[in-house]
Parts: sequence; C-alpha cells; structure tokens
Amino acid sequence: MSKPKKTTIQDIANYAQVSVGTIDRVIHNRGKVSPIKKKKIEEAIEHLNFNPNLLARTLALGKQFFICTLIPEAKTSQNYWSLPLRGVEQFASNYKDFGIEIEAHEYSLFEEDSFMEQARVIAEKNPDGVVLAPLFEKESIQFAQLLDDKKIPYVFIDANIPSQNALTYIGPESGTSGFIGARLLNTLLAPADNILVVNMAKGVDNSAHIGVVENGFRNFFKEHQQSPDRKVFTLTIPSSEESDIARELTKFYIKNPDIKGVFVTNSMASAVSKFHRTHELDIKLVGFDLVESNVEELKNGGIEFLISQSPVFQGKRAIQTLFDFFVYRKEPSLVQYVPIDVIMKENVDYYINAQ
Amino acid sequence: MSKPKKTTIQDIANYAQVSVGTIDRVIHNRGKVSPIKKKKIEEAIEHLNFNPNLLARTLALGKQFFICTLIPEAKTSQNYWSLPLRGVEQFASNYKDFGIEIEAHEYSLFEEDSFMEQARVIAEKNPDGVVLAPLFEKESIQFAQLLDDKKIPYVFIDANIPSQNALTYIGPESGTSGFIGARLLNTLLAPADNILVVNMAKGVDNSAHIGVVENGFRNFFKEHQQSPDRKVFTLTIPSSEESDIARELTKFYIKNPDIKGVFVTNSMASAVSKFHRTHELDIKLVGFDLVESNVEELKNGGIEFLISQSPVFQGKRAIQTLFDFFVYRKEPSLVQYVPIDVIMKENVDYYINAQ
DNA sequence: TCTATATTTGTGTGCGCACACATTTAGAGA
DNA sequence: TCTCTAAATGTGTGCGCACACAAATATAGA
Repeated sequence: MSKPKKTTIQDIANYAQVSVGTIDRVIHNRGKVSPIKKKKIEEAIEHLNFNPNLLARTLALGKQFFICTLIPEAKTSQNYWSLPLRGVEQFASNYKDFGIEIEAHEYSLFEEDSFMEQARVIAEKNPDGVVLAPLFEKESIQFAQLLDDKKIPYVFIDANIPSQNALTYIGPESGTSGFIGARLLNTLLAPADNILVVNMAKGVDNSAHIGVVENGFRNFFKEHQQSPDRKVFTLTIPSSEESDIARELTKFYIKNPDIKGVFVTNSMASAVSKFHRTHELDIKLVGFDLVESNVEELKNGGIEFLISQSPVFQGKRAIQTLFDFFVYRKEPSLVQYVPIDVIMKENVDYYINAQ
Repeated sequence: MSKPKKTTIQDIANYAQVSVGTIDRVIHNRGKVSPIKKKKIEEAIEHLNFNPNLLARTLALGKQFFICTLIPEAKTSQNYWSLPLRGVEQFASNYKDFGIEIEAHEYSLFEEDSFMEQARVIAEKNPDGVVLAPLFEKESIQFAQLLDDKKIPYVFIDANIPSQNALTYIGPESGTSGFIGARLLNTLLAPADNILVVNMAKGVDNSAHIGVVENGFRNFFKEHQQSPDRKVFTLTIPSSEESDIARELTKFYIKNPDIKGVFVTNSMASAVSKFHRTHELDIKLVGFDLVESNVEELKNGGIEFLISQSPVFQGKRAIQTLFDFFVYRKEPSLVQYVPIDVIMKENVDYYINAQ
C-alpha cells in the first residue's frame, strides 16, 4: 500500500526550525511571534501543504457542541417531521465522537404557545446552536431575535424568514414547489379542466410560506397559455382533521362539481384522496411529502404525484452546517435550496429506502 | 453547556478493576483473558454503555485505506461519469484524516481493452478496495474474479452483475428506471401515439443493463391497457456520435413518420433532441442523466423529462460502504438501490446545485 | 553594567486508544 | 517445597494536536 504520509506539525517545526508551540501560535493567531519566524512558518505550511489533522485536533480539544432543534412534533415515525429529525440524528450519530450533542424539542403546529414555551426552554439551556423550523412567523421572529441577543447561531429549515439573521436557510424554494405542482397537475388534465388549491392552516396569515406555494402554483398558469375556460379555485380549511376536511370539500364540490384536479399545499393530501375515493370522484391529485398515509394513497392511485423536499437531507445538512461553522469556522451561504423531488407510484419505494 | 462525558476505556478499567490492557484484549479478542475478568469487563462495557472513540482509535491505528475506482472516463466536468467521481472525492476529502486515499482510473466506454488495461494496473497496486462500474460484462467478470482471488473487496456502482461476489451493488434498479420512463412518456402522449426506444451501444450483448432498461420500459405498456393502435419500436445505434445518430434517425423516421414519443436509454438524449429541433419534429422526449447537453435541451423544451439516478450519491455511498466495512467491519446489504429522480425544466437547477 | 520586566520561544502533559513489552500469577514437573 | 514455563495481567509509548507553563531572549530603566 502506498503511504503518502501526511505532514504534521512536527514536520513544519523541523522545516522551519522552530518548536511546535510557535507553530501553534501562528496557526491560531494567539500570542506573539516574531515576524521572521512567522513568515518562515507560513512558508513551511504552504510548502509542505500542511493541514491539521482534524481527529487529533478534536481529540485534544475535547469540546462539546450542544445543539437544540425546534420543529413540529412527530407523533409517529411516519409523520413528516420525523424525517428532518432522522437526518439530524443520523449526522449526529456519525459525528458523535466529534462531540456533537443534540436535544430535540417539539411544538404543536396548532398551538403557538407550545412553540413559545419550548423556545423559552431552549433559550435557558444556552445551546451552541439551534435548528429551527419557523412555521409560526411571528413567534419565530421573536425567538430569532432572542437568539441574536444571546449570540447563538441558528439555522432555518423547511421554511424561511429572510428578514432574520439565520446563519442559513435550508429548504425548498417554496414558490418553485408550487410551480412544479402546477406543471405536474397540468400534464394530467385536459386544457379546460378546472382546478382547486386546498390550503390547510389555522391562519394562513401567520404561515407565510403557504401563500408562497400557492403563488408559485398560480404563476405556472399565468406563464403558460391557458384555455379561457379553465378556472383555478382556492379553498382554505382551518384544520387538518379528516372530518373537517370532508365537510369543507363536500360543501365546495356541491357548488363546484366540475373540478378535475386538486393541489394540496401541505402534507394532508391523503385526506382529500380518501374523500375522493369514498365519493367515487375521478379527480387528479397532487400533494406534498412522503408521509405514510400519502404513500398509501399514491400506491392505490388516489394521488398521482407527491412533491418531496428532501426532508432527511434538510436535517442532516442543518447539523452539518452548524458543525462546519463551529469546527472549521466555515460561513455557509445564506440560502441552501434542496432538491424538489417528484414522486410517483413507481419510484416511491426507492426514496423511502434510501433515507 | 451540559457535558455528558463519554465513558472511556479507563472508566471501564476502574469499574471492572482491571487494567486497560486487559480491556483491550476483550474488545479485540486477542490474547488470553480469564473468564471471570472477561465477564466483569463485558458487564462494565454494557453497564456504562461504552463505545470506543473512533477518533482516538483511528489516530492510534494510523492505518491508510487505499481504494481504486474504475469507471468510464469523464472528459469534462459535465460528463455523467464525473458525478460519481465527485461523490467519491467528496466523501474522501471529508474523511481524509481517517486515512482514506483514492486513486481514480478510467476506461473508454468504447474500448474493452482500455478497461482490461486499467484493471491490470489496479490489480498490481493491491488496493484495499475497488469501486467498479461494470459496464462491460465479460471483462468485468474477469476482473471481479481476479479481485476475488486476491481477496480484495469491490463494490459495483451504476450497473450490477448479480452473479459476482461484489460486496454490494449501489445503483438504480434498472428495470424500474425504464418503467418510470414509460410512465412519464405516457402522460405526454395520446393513447394511440407510437413510441420509439433508442439504444446506443457498441454491442448491446455485452452491456446487459441496457436490455433491462428497455424491458422495464416495455413492461409498463404490458401492465397498462393500451390502445391496440399503439406501436413501440426499438432502434439500436452502435455509436454515440451525433452524425451517426442523425443518420440512423433519418433512416428510421422516413420509414416510420408517425412517431410521437421517444425514450433514449442512455445519456445521449440531447443528440436526439437536437435532431428533432433541426427537423422541426414535434416529438416528446424522455432520457437519462443530468449531463450538460441534456440539461440544455431540457431547458429549451427539446426534452420533457430526464431520469437521474443519484450519480453523486452513488459514488459517495460506494466509498462509505467500503469505509464502514474496513473500519467497523460492517457488512453491507447486497443491493443498495438509489433514488430514481424525475427531473424537469422546473426542478433541474436544484439538483445541479445540491450536488 | 546590572537588574527588573516584557517579549518571544520551547517543553511537557493529556485527549482515548492500540499495541509492544514488562511484570505478575498460576500451573506443572521434579 | 522449589524451579521453570505458560498463562494472565499491567505499564509505557506514540498517534497529532492544543494548551498551560517553563525557559530563554530582548528591552528598558537605573
């Protein structure tokens, strides 16, 4: 086996004729070093292509990084929000010897208070970093500012609030998700078929990104010539209970019996699909996220396409970004868009297995 | 910051009242240890939940892992085969301090000899592991058996030869790729539209996986009711030169002017697209791989869908599998299918950026 | 010129583990 | 009971680095 021995601090010391202590000083910019030796050392580093061994460094430092996550609760492993968490844990377990410690906190998507409470708990713990899914806009801004004050770096995942000072945003470009949804639905429909967009949110006002998705969806139809007969409706349901959804859909479809395609802007498309099947409605459906119930409906044909936004990857990347920031002092780019996957019956299993 | 100190060998030593040397013996199963102490130590390990610190272990061992890759040449960074290589290098650079060393070897997709020659070179170097894209079936089997003899573990990527003893196969389930291609093309066409499958290979006989893709494609139409008027043709072109392709297509389209959709089973869909555009043919096109020329045609509308098989991920995973095998003695599963991504104009940029 | 004090540089220890080697203990033979 | 050897266990060193502390050198003040 070829052994191209890595160059070590000691090699630099020999080459530059100084002791390792001095080298340490120039590497970390601490203490005083005479300009002459400093230059000599820098040359040696350059010449011998020295890169500190991260293992040895980490071992010597013995630092611990304590990171808290604050994302919606995932009651079962099939829930969407278990996926980013899985990514987080995957990375953390790979790097546990580097001293990464994760503490997961959850909030309810339907209770702003639960968000605030967990935010407070986290703030008291003074973590080294925070991973945040800022789905409640107002409360998230408050929390972000608190973290700013405490100089605790945080990253947003899944939804972005560009006005804040997050280290980075990792997630989809929401508008494009909507746009792609429109494109997919459009391939399934005749030119004049009517379309319905279904939003589910307690108050869309405090979850701006849903609006962004719908805008993206509508933009597709603005950009592409449409039959003047086609209409695109919106229905907002302030709940994600199946019974509520069924009631609102019934009400809507009675008034508008000619809907041929539906786009659901959150991960509850399965509820709509079940309604369609129950009432034997032949309506094409496009939704979001590979949660179990959606996958089931995808496989039985109730949903045509699901859009997935690399949830596991988001979690993984979030921790990695913080890790690189702590260990390498690497400043991430402000926005890290993730792949927007198009999932259908035929490729769904590969996604589930690969995560 | 909370500091849940990891338990170390020394902790075990104190708890079990033995020296670290003895613990080392039971952990690595070397030397003799009295049953009594052995049991005590095992209990301590269990009780204190001891996991050896991988950093310290790696540092102490100072081992180097030398891995060779043998995949088709990528003349430019835009070539498909630069992507798995990128994955390989990404992983290797992340883990360089763990002693991973990569040497990349290439062969020409049109010269079996170049494959054999590089195989020989690699064999002489006695690497610790090999990553192989076995696109020439006969030669790959030869090489695989040579590696078997030398007890050098190897992994297949992108294409599989199940009869061999590869540590694992990492890549798509090729049949499904074809099936998905069919599904996508089908959504774009009217029920009776005729379809053409284009293969490009010097000899399809020595590249079995192309046949598998086409079979998958045709299976879709067997499984789904078709108009009896629809015909699915196959055209095999023994070259990937644009001029050859144009000539063969001309010949074919003159005889069969009613083709409405084309499926190209390798990464050369762009050549077909250019032909279509030149001759103002309105034919829907589905192909493989995010190579630059394909992306261009995708964006200008000449290609409707591209199927991508996580090329970067494949490379990354290949090295990771070998690494885990060496370091943790982890036996991978025989087959690791990767996601089959559906790419269209709207989401293509996110893929390119995310890799 | 000789202290007293900055300034600059060098040395030693530990991080957690693997491994060679030293030391102790148990068992066999006389 | 004593010696000799094998079995069992303990100790010391190094991996490459960070950091506290010790040592050496330069500078200023008298």
